[in-house]
Amino acid sequence: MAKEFMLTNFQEKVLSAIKKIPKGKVSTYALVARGAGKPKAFRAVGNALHINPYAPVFPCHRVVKSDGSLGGYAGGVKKKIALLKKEGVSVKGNKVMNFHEILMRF
DNA sequence: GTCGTGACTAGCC
DNA sequence: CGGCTAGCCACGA
Repeated sequence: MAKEFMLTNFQEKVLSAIKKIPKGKVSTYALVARGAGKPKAFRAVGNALHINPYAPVFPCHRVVKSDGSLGGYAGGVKKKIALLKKEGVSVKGNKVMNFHEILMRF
């Protein structure tokens, strides 16, 4: 059921990994890719979330770049920052401050 | 089956 | 610290 969302196996894995990220914490594309079984597919991970219109369904705003940058967001990076701050994440400009402190490793 | 694109990463200057 | 290049994967046309 719910065939409205034709996601591939890879997407499913990526989304599933992101959903495991607790509130107030963040993860990186590389980590998610690793959890998906393709540690070098961080590129595809970004694609997966980008094409994925389920922004509020998946905490994609908790996924940032490896260097602590927010990266991007299907609804607008601005929104991503607002959401992170709301969850208790310190964000400055387009980067996470205590990135390593709230970074969640799988 | 082939080409181009993208919410990336790591290395180098 | 900042900017550029090359390499990587999956998806759509």
